[in-house]
Amino acid sequence: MIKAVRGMKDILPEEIPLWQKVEETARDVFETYLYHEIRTPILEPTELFSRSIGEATDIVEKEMYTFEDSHQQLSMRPENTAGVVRALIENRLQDLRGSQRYYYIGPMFRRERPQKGRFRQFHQIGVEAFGDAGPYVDAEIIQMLARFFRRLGIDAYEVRINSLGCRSCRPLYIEKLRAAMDAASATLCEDCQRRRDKNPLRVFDCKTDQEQLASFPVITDNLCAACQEHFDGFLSSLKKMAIPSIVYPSLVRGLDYYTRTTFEFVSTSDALGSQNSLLGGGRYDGLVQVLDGPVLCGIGFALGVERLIMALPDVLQEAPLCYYVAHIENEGFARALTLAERLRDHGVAVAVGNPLKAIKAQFKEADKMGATTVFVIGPDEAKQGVVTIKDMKTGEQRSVPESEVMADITERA
RNA sequence: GUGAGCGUAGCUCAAUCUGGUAGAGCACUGGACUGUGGAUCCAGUCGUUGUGGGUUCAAUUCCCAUCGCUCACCCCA
Repeated sequence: MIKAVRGMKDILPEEIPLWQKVEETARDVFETYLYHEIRTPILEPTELFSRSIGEATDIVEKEMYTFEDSHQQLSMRPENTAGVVRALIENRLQDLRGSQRYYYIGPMFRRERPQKGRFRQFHQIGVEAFGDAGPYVDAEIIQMLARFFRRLGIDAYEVRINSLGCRSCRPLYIEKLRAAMDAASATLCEDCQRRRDKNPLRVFDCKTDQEQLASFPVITDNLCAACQEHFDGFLSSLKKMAIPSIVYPSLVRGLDYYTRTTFEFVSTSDALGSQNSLLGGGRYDGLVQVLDGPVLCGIGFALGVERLIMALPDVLQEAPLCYYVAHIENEGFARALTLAERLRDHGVAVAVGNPLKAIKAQFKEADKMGATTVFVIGPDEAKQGVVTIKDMKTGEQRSVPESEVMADITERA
């Protein structure tokens, strides 16, 4: 048997309504903040990702699906900020009037070991806003997300925020942090020894070295004046919007391009496993230039649709109306076909019974597919030009002239 | 990439410890009910026990390998 590849899942019809609800809500909410949809290719030159995300990150180092196509290295996108920035530069979107605000919905690919809430093909809904340098837009994005979550009925989450500084203050801070790590070196775990060189900010995630961490310097105490001002503006905007958030000086993003504001929404529901981060994002003021574009700042986030759906509250989905035409003998079958087509002309979803099945089996089938109403057409009905209509919930039956069936069911719907 | 757990019917699982020709519930199909679903009863279909090898008179059971799934670490949405 040929099976789906590891970490890639079918999304079956029964869960599609949830996906559609999430996507619809996102479009709806984001459009009211003047974001517009953009669709970019899944395949991009590998270099787009290595330059933006960072050569030394796990994503670029070992998680991309990459292959060569006529002497060019191509990769399936592991995220979509780089793709949107590329599209912006290539199409000179920054020269258009108005602000450049985009959202996208689509599959991403990372070759990681699958686990709960983590897949090799997963889906992200993301937003990117370009050209707005002030901290107000940072807060507005959080506000928009809060609205989006409210609309979906998700309230078991917390908002974590931080500032990563900029190209002038972050390197100074990292040196300071490394010095502190070196001083404590002897007592640090293996993982932390490795993090020291590769990604020192990650030490704060360590589960074993908590005691030492408490004395390490934190980034929020080491911001330059401009970054501090930006962060203060961000915090005060959130306050004006009455959005509760928690400052996590240890909050780091895994991609190199982030500067200043970073944030994450973490689910506090136990429906998710240990991968409980619903979305992550932040400001990337240098990224457009890194990709040979103009001087243009940006901020955005990406949220994981699979995780979001796991965090969705259970609500009963009402079954859609569905009709079934059961029939007896050839003449009944012929009339059933005609009736079904007439109903479909009016947009009604209707199935016709299998002519090889006895009336009893047709009813069973109607019940199984969840038909709310069954029409019966047999010799008796044919003779009188009527249709027997049975309500499957109450079991009541009535006889209606063939020409009045549509009027009858719309009246009762 | 590392670690742990698990692979038996379409699904959920038993039998594995203590080796002896694989079983239940659900689902499915048909009948009781010849023009009416859901409830009940009866009958029927369903397996290369993930795969390959080893030990044994005999392996679903013990051993080795391999593949797959799941969860966790790393890291991330």
